[in-house]
Amino acid sequence: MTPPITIVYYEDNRELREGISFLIQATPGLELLGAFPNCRQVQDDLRGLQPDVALMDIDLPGISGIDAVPIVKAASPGTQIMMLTVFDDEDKIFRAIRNGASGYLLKHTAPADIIAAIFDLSRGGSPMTASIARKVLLHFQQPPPSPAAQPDDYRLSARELDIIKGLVAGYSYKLIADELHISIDTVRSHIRSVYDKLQVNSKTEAILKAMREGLV
Amino acid sequence: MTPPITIVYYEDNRELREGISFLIQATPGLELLGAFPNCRQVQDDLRGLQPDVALMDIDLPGISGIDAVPIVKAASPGTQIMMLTVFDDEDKIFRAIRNGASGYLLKHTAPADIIAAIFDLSRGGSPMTASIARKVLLHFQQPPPSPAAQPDDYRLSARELDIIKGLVAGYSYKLIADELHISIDTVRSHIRSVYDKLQVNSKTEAILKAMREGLV
DNA sequence: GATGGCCTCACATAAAGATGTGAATCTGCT
DNA sequence: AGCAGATTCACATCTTTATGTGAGGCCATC
Repeated sequence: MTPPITIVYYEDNRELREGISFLIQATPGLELLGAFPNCRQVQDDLRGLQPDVALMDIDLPGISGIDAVPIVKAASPGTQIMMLTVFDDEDKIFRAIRNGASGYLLKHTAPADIIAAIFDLSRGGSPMTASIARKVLLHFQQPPPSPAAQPDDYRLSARELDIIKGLVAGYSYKLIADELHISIDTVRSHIRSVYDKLQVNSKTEAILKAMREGLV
Repeated sequence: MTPPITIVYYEDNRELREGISFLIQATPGLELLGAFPNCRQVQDDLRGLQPDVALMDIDLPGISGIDAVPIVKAASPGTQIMMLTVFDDEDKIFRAIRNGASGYLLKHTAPADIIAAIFDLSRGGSPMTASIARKVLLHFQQPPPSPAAQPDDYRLSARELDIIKGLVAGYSYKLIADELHISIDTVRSHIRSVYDKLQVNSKTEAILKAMREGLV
């Protein structure tokens, strides 16, 4: 017999709270340790109960569910947190995630799926409603769009890339020359070409440009 | 009547391919335009078919599903891509996401959930298996831990910060002096202090360190 | 009221970088 | 064969940085 997954639940809407509570209690393998309408006692609750899972509504009166997340994590580090919300507000999602929430469901999720999500969560997964997952993924695709829409190709040669890498690494001309087994005058010469191509005229500008444009 | 969601499917395992294909064809509202065992023709396929959804196995012979993602996106920008895989290999997941995949399911997902995921996907969601979503979330939680564990406080004074900002902006000593209405010797003096505190001994190192440590 | 950090400035020298000019070798492409 | 670009090197000159040394005024803490 595996021990049941212990749960605490924060939700201000009484109807919803009682509905989900009943659902949890009716599910074998889940054990509801407490269901609360607000987060006023959240620190004490968690410290005492040490549940496996905390279900948190986002928009709670007083301390919001988001602000409660770090408190929960501090009071009971082993607890996995799942946020429940009606709105898929981007800002709130990311604040909750950064604070340490692991799951994220919209409240319109079917009861059976909520239960499945609780099991997923305690198994180390991060159940997410698809629309929320999309927002998360978009933030990953944001950095790389640069290669997609890359207007700037400075057509640096292989050797010129070696040199700019050296600069970005913080090396002096002399060090770069040693590293590449060429003379310092050759390094100068390449650097001249790099400056031409990057349209800059100092080491600093070249380094900054190379870093910002991801040339290295 | 809404038009059906059109689908192409790449999967080298014949049994699985035929199973899922049958499932899709049996589902009202879904239309399978093609199921292929490899990506050899992916560009032509997509250009011609312009499906709403592409299901891609990750480990395909020849061109991998990951490498196919950008090709799909280029040939048919409107197509939403869902990756299917047996392994939740972190590296592959992120490569696929960065390439532009929108959904990510493990193959052990129940058939009914795969179908549901296709609908989610075409509605603009990003269905993800919970274990994969967790890996994605962890990457979001990674950045913030740094401010928590911030061992380095270089205790730069206000003026020293002005100077390092100038350096990071790419200014020469002279420009910084003009900007701050102080003499170039004063700038030198401050820079000396900055170098001491940052434990560096060149403008380049100082700039790199300041950028990497987020001092600016 | 003394000590220490911060901000300011000056003068001096040595090292590093920027720029001009010129040139030889090698490669790939026309 | 010839041209373009990449790579290599040299010499010269000027500017920018790095570093040493010293110093006066301000402000806060002890």
